[in-house]
Amino acid sequence: MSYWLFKTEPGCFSFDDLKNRPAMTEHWDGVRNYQARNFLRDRVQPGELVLFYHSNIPEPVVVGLAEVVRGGYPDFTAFDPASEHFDPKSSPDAPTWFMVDVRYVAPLRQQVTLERIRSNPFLADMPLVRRSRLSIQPVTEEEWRTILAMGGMEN
DNA sequence: GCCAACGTTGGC
DNA sequence: GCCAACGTTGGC
Repeated sequence: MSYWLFKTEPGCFSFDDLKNRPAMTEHWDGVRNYQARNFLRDRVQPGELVLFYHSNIPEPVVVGLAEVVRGGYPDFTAFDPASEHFDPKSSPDAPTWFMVDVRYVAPLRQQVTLERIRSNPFLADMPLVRRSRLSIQPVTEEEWRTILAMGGMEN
């Protein structure tokens, strides 16, 4: 079992948007970075938990928890010329891009800002802190526990 | 809005 | 296969 952190710009898709979906599930589509693709295709498994992170806003923040409900499968938005994520090099026979499905779980009792994450020495090795742009990031068990505790979610 | 970091593209 | 140019991400 791994833990994950998924980034999203809330103006594009937010944690509340996930909550407000009828089934509280969402295709995590549109990832067009090979390192992130490899995680989605090979590593992200149903039942694994995700830190839902809002990026590219004045105060970037981990807002809540989600759960993977379906592991990697071809990102069909890449096949659709009308999609903004269309990629003519990807085909159903040989898909380049993959996605997973996630489900809303719960908000953190207290949101955890990037500023607080940066100032915690236990979190210094997170890609997030190392200024990685990676949008799908693995989270160690220690980092997971630390952030949940900071978010008022201990036990 | 700036710009550093860094991923991708394409000429050679 | 190198690497300069270019585009994108995302914190600030």
